Amino acid sequence: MNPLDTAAPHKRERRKQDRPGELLEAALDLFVEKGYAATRVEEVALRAGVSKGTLFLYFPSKEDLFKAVVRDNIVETVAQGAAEVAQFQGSSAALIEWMMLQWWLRYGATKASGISKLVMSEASNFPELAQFYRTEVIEPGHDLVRNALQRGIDQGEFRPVALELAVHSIMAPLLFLVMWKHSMGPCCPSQERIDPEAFISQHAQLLVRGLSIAESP
Amino acid sequence: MNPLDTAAPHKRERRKQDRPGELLEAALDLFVEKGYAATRVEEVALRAGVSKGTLFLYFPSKEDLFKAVVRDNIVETVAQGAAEVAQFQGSSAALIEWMMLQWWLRYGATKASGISKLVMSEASNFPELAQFYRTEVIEPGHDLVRNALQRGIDQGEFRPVALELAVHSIMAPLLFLVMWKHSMGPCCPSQERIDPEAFISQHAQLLVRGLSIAESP
Amino acid sequence: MNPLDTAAPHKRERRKQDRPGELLEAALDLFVEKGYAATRVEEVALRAGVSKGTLFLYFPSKEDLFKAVVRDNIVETVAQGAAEVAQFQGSSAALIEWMMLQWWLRYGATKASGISKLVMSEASNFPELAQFYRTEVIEPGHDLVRNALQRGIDQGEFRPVALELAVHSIMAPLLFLVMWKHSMGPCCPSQERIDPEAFISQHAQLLVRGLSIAESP
Amino acid sequence: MNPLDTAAPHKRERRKQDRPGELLEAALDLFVEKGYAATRVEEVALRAGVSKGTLFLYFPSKEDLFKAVVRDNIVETVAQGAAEVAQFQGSSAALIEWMMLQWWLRYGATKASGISKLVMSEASNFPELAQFYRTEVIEPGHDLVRNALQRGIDQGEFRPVALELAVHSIMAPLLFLVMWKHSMGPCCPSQERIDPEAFISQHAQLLVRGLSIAESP
DNA sequence: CATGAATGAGTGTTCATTCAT
DNA sequence: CATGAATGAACACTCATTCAT
Repeated sequence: MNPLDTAAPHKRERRKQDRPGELLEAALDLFVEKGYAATRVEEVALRAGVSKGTLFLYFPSKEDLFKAVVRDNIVETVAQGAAEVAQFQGSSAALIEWMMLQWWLRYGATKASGISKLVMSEASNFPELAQFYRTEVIEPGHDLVRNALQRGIDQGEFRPVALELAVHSIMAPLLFLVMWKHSMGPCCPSQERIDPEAFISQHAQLLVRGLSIAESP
Repeated sequence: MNPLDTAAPHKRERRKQDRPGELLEAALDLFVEKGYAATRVEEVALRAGVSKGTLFLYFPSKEDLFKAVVRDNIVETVAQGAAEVAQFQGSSAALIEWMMLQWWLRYGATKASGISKLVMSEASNFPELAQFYRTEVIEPGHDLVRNALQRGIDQGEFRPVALELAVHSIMAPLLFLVMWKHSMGPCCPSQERIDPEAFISQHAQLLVRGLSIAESP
Repeated sequence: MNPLDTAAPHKRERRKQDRPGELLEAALDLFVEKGYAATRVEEVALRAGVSKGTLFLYFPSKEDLFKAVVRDNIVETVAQGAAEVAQFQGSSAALIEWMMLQWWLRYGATKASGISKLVMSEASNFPELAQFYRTEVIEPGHDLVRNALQRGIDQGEFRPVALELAVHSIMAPLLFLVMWKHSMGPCCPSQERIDPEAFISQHAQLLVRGLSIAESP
Repeated sequence: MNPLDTAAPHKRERRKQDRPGELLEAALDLFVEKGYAATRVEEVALRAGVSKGTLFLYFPSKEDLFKAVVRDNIVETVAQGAAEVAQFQGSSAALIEWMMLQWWLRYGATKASGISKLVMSEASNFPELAQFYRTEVIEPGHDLVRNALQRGIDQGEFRPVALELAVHSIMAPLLFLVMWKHSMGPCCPSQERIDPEAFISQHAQLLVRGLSIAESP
């Protein structure tokens, strides 16, 4: 009946332990691609190579699946990032640019970034989730950025700007990129597509220049 | 039967002719707040003070209603903006800041900006609409910004940066603000809310400083 | 598309006001016949001559439909009965027999008595309903019977037996008849069927004789 | 089969042979409490301490389990009862009261009486079972009672009433008690609970008095 | 034109049943 | 034999859409 799978070894080889992961991956893809409501649970199950009923063995409801997708992709990248930032040796200007690029490479460019689009799109339908996302993802990220800016100011590298706003000057383009990538991006003629790394690089340089005390190009 | 709304001034004023407009307005609110799928047409009709059946008299389907909402709110602010920009007298730095602020005040801060959130959220389910939105809204807006930047370069005010990327440095924070306002914003504790105008102002100054050839504030 | 109805006059003739009643009647039949779980809402709707969706226009859920069926059939027969009992002129012995027979004729023999079977069968799945049934149906009924017995005792007709238990001696056979009618009854070969009225009559006479002070056959 | 119920001392004792019995016992409890449909086979298995799959090793389907539960609990108490009745020495009046009380103590008060509730509740969904129950349980029981009544008539103790109806006057309260115990009983405030033995005793005395030829207690 | 009762295709969820291990 | 992961048919419920009035 079912084994039209392309490359399934033995069907029981892939064990219970793998199922949640496979389902979460399939769900992430579909939720990001089509939105929460337009994604049917059966589709998710089928893409994960199981039947509809099996999905409910692992996630008690569609909503729980959704929440799990979000939670699952809230990698501790942030925590890891904090450690690396602490060890960073170069100038604060370089740190800012490095952080932005790393954020993009490690999160923005990955499938997981679809989560951000998803959460922003569905925030009002899942307020708890939005809250969770803010405290678990956004706040820690902001802390990292704020510290980097503070470092620059403390070291006499940056002017004492309004810190909280400057944080947004750094994060906004990144989140915008993610939104764009998962929404308008695919509709864009290839020549008009934004080159994320180039954009981040130039944006970082503009900001850093704008933040810097003295001129030295 | 005939809408005895809470605070409608002139009953007879609100009549047939306005129906589509009232429906579109109600639909905009709800689509923006809850997304396309989570919005029920009956809710839209009720908020517009008509019955469900009446809605289908003006819009043959929910999808058509959605498209009409988007098309209807694509104001020609851009066209008007172009004229004003052409007449702008001050420095290009001032122009950039002025443009960003105006964009926010005239669009970002209004309900119409919900369209941007809507289109980004639902782009993958309505690719044609996304396309339409890009050519009708985004491109013209980008043109305006690009011209302003070009003006600054031509006048020796700005360094010759990658123009297309710089456009995004200007637009990204604005679009981010709009997304934020319509998604995470309402979930945010009031003290952590972003002050849009302050943010735009500082961001514009940082960018302009970053773009400028020499230092002389 | 649908009008394969056998004898529907004009389809809109049967108006909204009739729907709840028709649905409740259909639901009573099916719930009694097959039990709560085995009854599909679509079946109920179809038997009432409407579509599945229509049912949910009037009852928000299957459970609510069930509760409505029970409540709807809790006729105020009891209240009415109380009045008639108060006016009863004959002996208490005659009153007891008359009450039992009336209970049967007005309730036990009607379709509504299926409710009793239903409630007893599903009591543990719908505790609130069981409670409701006890206070609204059983208790008032018991009060009536208790009063009749007390009257007999007060008037020197009956011996002073344990009142509460005697009430059950009167009610138990009635409720048993109802249960039987809606469960084993239909499976019974016709010759073995219980004749309710004859049974009630003889049972009442036996009880009354048993209750009476003196002998007078 | 051998009852190592609730607090099984020797683990190894509880083994293969007992499986069906434990399953039947668990199933009886649950079927009686929640009805056939509302009982999940997994629950039954869990309560019996085995896995869902194991249940199907012993009973090919839920329906078969149900039938087995009913058949299994059709104890031959009746056969045994018949013997005791035959040896009964006292008056027929005493015999009637004794039989009712014994029926209650040996069957009505035990878990097995749940079967009666079950069969009555589900009779219309399992007509064959209802039939089976009638011929195997009800008829023999009725025979016993009928014989006792006939004995009383033959011995000049009772008046020649309609025998078949009198049988129901005796059985109805017993079956009612059983239904009540398994349905409304648990919902009843404790003070309103029926005391079965007191009720049976008084009911038997009322009936016997009603049946008796002369008065002389 | 406007209504709102009616529809029915579509979706989330449950649960008896199977079967590879 | 026992397990429990997997299945899929079945059902409650929703909601865009229609249409008689």
